[in-house]
Amino acid sequence: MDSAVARERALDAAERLFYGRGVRCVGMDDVRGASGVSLKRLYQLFPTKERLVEAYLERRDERWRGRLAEYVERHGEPERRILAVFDWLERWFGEPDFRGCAWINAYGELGATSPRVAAQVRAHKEALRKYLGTLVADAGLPAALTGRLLLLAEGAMVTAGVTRDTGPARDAREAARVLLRAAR
Amino acid sequence: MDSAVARERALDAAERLFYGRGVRCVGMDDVRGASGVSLKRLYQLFPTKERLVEAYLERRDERWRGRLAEYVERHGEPERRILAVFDWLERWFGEPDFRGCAWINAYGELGATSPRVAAQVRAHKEALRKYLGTLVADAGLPAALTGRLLLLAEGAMVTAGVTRDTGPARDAREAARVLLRAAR
DNA sequence: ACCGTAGGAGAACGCTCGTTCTCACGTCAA
DNA sequence: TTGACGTGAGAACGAGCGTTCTCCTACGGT
Repeated sequence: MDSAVARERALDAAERLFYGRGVRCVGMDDVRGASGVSLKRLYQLFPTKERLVEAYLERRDERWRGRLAEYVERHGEPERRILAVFDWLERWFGEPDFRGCAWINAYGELGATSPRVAAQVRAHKEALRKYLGTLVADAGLPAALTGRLLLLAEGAMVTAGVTRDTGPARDAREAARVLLRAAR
Repeated sequence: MDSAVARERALDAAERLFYGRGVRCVGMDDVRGASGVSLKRLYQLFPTKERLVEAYLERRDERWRGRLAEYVERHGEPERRILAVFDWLERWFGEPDFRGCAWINAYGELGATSPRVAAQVRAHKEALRKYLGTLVADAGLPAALTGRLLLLAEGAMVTAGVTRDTGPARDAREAARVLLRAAR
């Protein structure tokens, strides 16, 4: 098996297991079993479990933000694009394997012990904030709106993750709409 | 040492350690060392570590919501009381040992493996929602506001926890003020 | 055909940690 | 005084798991 293929399969399995069950209760042997990549290969590709976790978060970060941006860019009107963020969240929350925000979960699990994971979480959230900031700026709205929209998105992710309900996304969208109107 | 005293000391140490470092990376022996309560006593009071975790979350829930309500009740005017929730959050975020929301953290760490902890988190969040609901109702505001305010509070807790900054509380307060005004 | 190398399966090692056990000590009732 | 009992200190047990090692097989170059 090609090294690149093995890497992808390992990351696929790691993502499914880490996100679905939590990082600490998934062993390297579970990743091996789910990926079909032998332990020897796994440790060649990722020298420690922590590196595998970092690679999992990094790849998921790229994909997650890529999918969000791709969905948002389908909409032309600037304010509509801001609301599209919450539409996308609602779709995400409705996916059968949705289990909350991977980074918030990872922060709860590893933030206190792994500075690298904590830094990745901060970077991910900062990137999301920056992205929202560009949407707000493109709509000609005051920058102060950015942080408030971020709070709505974070709150929706947490609440949907705990309740397993898509409703928080609609609540957040409505709140965002009010904030947009008031800022206009 | 009295049994009740030992229980309180054990819970004090457990709360400090579990909240500060995470549940899984704190061993029962750490709790023993920090509390001065012997392992034998600990296991008499809490038959398993999971029970200790549950007791920690339960006691913290009572105290947390009690302190919030106590602060809010100092304010007479109904809409002012809603905003006081966010003032209280800001104070909390500024405490030196603040490390995010204990229940969100616990959910990220244990939600996937411990149904009882997951249920406690849901119950805590539901209680917070209910409390906000009473504040909204007392202010004669539409019930739909409740969920949106909850999202702001949750988002503020997550963001403040990750960034270790009190700013999200002010952002949330300002957003809440706009939502209140628009709903009036 | 032969050898060196890579890879897979899975055993093994070492550590952590939840939980229980041992043993010695102090206490209190009879 | 004595013996049953509760308690503390800490060893011990057993499971889980990150990581490494062993051994065997397959294959590619000469």
